[in-house]
Amino acid sequence: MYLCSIMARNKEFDIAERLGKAKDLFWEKGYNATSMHDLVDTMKLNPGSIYGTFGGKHQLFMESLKMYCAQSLVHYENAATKAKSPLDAIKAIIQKAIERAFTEDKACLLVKSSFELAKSDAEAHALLKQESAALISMLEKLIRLAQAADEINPNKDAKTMATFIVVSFAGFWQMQLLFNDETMVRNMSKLLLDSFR
Amino acid sequence: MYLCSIMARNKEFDIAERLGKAKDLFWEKGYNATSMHDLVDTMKLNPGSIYGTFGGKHQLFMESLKMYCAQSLVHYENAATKAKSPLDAIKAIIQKAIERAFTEDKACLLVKSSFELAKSDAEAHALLKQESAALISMLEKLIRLAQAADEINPNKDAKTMATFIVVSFAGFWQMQLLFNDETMVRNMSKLLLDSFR
DNA sequence: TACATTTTTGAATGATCATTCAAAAATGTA
DNA sequence: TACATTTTTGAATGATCATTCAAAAATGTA
Repeated sequence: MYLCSIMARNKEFDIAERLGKAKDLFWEKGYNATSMHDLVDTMKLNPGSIYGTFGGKHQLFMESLKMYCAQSLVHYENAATKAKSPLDAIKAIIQKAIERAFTEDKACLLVKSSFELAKSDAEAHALLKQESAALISMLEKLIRLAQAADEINPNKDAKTMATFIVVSFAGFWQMQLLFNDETMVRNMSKLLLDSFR
Repeated sequence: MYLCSIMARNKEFDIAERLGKAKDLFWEKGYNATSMHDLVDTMKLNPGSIYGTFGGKHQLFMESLKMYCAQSLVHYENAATKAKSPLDAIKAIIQKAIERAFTEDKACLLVKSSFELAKSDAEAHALLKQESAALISMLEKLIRLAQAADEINPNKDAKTMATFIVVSFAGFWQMQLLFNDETMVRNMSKLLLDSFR
């Protein structure tokens, strides 16, 4: 017995490419402020195609958030790869976050969505928690390496420091939104690193 | 010539009290997710009374945010007043922020609204910027006092440290929303203070 | 008490929301 | 080429949105 033995018409568009457009729109406007009409315009897809392919606004958002987080993590991993030591890798990730905040000119979708949805949307909350934990976990590993290399105070808790980096990122993005002062944020990133000594 | 020489009917409700109800609703749900119908229910006022008194949803939100920020500042000032030294005052404010995050169980309206509205609502952006600057300014003064008393490193920039406290608050609220782990946040607040040494 | 004026009431308005659906168009396989 | 099946299309749906408005109720002053 063959499943899908007759295929008929194929989709005319690239699913990942259109999901990318949806992701960018949610990123810019936030979940609630993005309407299906906006998505239809931006994705250049009719409602029927969006529902048939992605299921609906909420499922589309969840996939958008997953794509955003996966790409973010790649950005940070790439920045870390070029570094000469674990501490340099951590510094490179912090620099990358600041660079992103001021060039992309919109706040991290993960942070934005945490404040918008964590309390009201259990499904989104679970994903936000998981993706944040993944970023913290990546940083924690680097911090342990830096501690082993005696670049970071080995008496301080690695997970706490890793979380504090992510905590600072949220604030960096807020400061970018409100004051758009890159020098000030770079100065704060030095304080952040001082707390690891 | 008399303006309002004839007064006729007076308002049946207390404006500040109903504004407080609106503030609590915006605080819980965020601007976009709060509907006028929600406000009518919560404020126990008809649409006509809300429009006649406050002007509309946006103006009502702006007044709600002002009220929230004024009350926040009072909370922090009260916490600081009881302290024995400038550094103790700063510590008390940080403790108060964490205590608020975990007892109120919803993120600071100023932080939430920064991520929701800063990029799309110029009027809200101006107010958010102003209110954040006021909090930073209050902390900066305390830091300068602590530096004069040699409780905080006098070689570090007071404004940067003050801003870094507010930056950390944003992240503390995010962590409360996602992980609800008060111990972790308290540990991070120790790192924050370490960065001032 | 009379009444000019304000407040309250809640239905009405027109726009927009997410979602559904039936018909038309397209196409892989037989 | 024939056609079963899928995709596309975009109008239709019913709910909800912020806001307006006209009529009823209330009241301070004369």
